[in-house]
Amino acid sequence: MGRKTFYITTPIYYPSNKLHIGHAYTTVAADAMARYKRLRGFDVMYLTGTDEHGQKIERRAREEGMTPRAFVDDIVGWIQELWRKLDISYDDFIRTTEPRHKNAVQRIFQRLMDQGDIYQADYEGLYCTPCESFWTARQAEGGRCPDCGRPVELVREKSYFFRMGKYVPKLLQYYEENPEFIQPESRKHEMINNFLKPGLEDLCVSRTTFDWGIPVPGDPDHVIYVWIDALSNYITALGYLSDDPVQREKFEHYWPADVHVVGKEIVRFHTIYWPIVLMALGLPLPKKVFGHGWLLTPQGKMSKSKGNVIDPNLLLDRYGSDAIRYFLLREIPFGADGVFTPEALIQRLNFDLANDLGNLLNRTLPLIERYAGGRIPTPTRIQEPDGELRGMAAETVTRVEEAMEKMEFSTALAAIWQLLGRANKYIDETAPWAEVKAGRGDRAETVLYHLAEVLRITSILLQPFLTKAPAEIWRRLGLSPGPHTSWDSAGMFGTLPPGLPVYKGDPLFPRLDLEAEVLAIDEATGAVSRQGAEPVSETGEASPHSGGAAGAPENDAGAGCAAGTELIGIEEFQKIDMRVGRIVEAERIPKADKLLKLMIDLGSEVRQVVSGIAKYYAPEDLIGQRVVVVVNLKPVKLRGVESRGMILAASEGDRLVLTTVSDDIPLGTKVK
RNA sequence: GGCGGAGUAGCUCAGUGGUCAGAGCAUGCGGUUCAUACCCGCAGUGUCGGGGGUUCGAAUCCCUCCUCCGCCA
Repeated sequence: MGRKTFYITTPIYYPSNKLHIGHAYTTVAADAMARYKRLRGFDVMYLTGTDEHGQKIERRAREEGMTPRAFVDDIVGWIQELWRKLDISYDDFIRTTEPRHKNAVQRIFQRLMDQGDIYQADYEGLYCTPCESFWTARQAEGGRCPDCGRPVELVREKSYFFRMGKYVPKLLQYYEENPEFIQPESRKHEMINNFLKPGLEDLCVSRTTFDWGIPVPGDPDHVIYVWIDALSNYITALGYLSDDPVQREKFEHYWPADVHVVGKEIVRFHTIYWPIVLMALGLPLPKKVFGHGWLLTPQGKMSKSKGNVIDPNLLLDRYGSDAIRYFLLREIPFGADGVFTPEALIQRLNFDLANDLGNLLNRTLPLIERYAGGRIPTPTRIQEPDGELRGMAAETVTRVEEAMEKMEFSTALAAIWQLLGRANKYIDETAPWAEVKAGRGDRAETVLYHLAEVLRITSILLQPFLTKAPAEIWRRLGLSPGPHTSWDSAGMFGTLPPGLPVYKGDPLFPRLDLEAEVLAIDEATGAVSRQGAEPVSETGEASPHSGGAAGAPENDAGAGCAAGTELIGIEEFQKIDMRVGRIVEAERIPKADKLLKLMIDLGSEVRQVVSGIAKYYAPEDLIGQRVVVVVNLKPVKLRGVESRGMILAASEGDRLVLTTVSDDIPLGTKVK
């Protein structure tokens, strides 16, 4: 009763395909924030869900020979399983196909019509069916959709429009009075300069080009488009306009949202369209919209059409949820783009989780077993550097709290790891084993107590980020969840009761073999990317659907997660231009043990190509080899060396052989 | 083309007027052994994108140019 509320949301994801690591990133970040607020005593509502209508899903379902409903049920099940594996602590999961949502959306639409914010008009425009988007003649230059390049068609029909323009002054005022509304702030300038200042056009909020949606009240030929349908989930999930008073009470209780966490590609929808809809409904606006960055791969964005989307399940099954959550929250400053590479992942896990945290635990517990009878000792002989360690522990709690308020997850984790580093150094400085030899067992016990305390405090602070390790650390320290594991107790050094029996156990985070793990991840995600060919994956492009995290997966009808097994048409294959070439030069690239720089004679030109085959071929053995070269790959730089193409090779396990041509044929000949 | 952001050690980045510009990783050397070949210490390296200006003093403010990125057109 009377607890402060905290309402946090992710975008609702578009289940036309399975999700990728970018969506996981958004959801993990929101989860860390939700967990943090719960630990601080807030009454938290954490909402996520799925945006299930639209043409794309209708079409995907048809392709699969399923009803749209069955199709989305499958994928939503998959998504919920993914969130379970990632330990996402959502309080509610809204699906836009649920009656609670559909009913409320129709009421919202009706109300906006009744008060004249939505009106009906004839509309004539160029329409791209796959993208569900209208374009102006100038945008659709040459009759092609600027997004996907496919032909647009002239459509003339009655549609429903939302009068956006009249709310612009109020919205600008809201921005001004709430400088924290849009985070990071640079996005705010983009919104103001690109959209609000030039004036907003009325927004088309219905479609007739598909049926899989919520019908416009009283006009079933039209379905309500995503702007009203999907965005409203943030209030329909709380029971807005519900018939059930218990549900409606939730809305009064939690609205307005404290923060909508979104990917940067959908900031616009959440900071312009959505607030305007809310203003029209006479509702308070969300306090904050945080547009975080994208998870990129070394050469660019993720995309299914590029064949190398990273399936979070693969990483989860191999390393566990704590590891993946840690990597996502630590590696990338929230708000900035970040790069996913297998090396970065494994190194984070090794350096931070295994070496610093895991090893600290694994040094402390055996020492307690050996020199303190296996029980948390009593600190009786305090001397420096104990005070410094205590001071730093206290300071760390404050720093974590400050960082979390700003949603700076990586900063919070960095602070925790500074404390862990200090503790590792503390063991060396105090050398408890030497104290025991010198007959000062009481000093050794005091040191060990301090170490155990740092571990207790650290484990408490880690709870928003890691969901399994903290409880395991408590178990090994002999602690049960309770007063000694509360957030507030982290600020009180000396809370750990002496006498608890400790348990050493196996290493918490096993050290991983970098080479082996990188190889395994590469194989599972398609190793082409590592040879500098093409972006491994991308987080996607802005989509009309509030599709999320790293972006909307609904472009690209590709297979996605199980890369490489889908069937493609001949026209797709013909996009790849492959030629016969001969390697005329080959040399190693300094500081890159996998890469070779090759010069390849293609008849008409000599190309520089960087290839990740240094482990399999010595440069001198390659000279003169005839190879098949993909020549129309986008150039990329690898270790600063430009690569303009890719050579083909067959690989299995730790073997790799070049693809060559069986007889003499002129250089530059096309391979088909 | 318009608006915005960024360019700092090999890599990722912190640092918005004032001690010799910092951290982590990587590199080299040394130490230690309680521990997951781990941990601890020491050591470097930088024309702080180029040029010009303001100032006693600038990575930090202003102008200009270059490069990259984002949003828009």
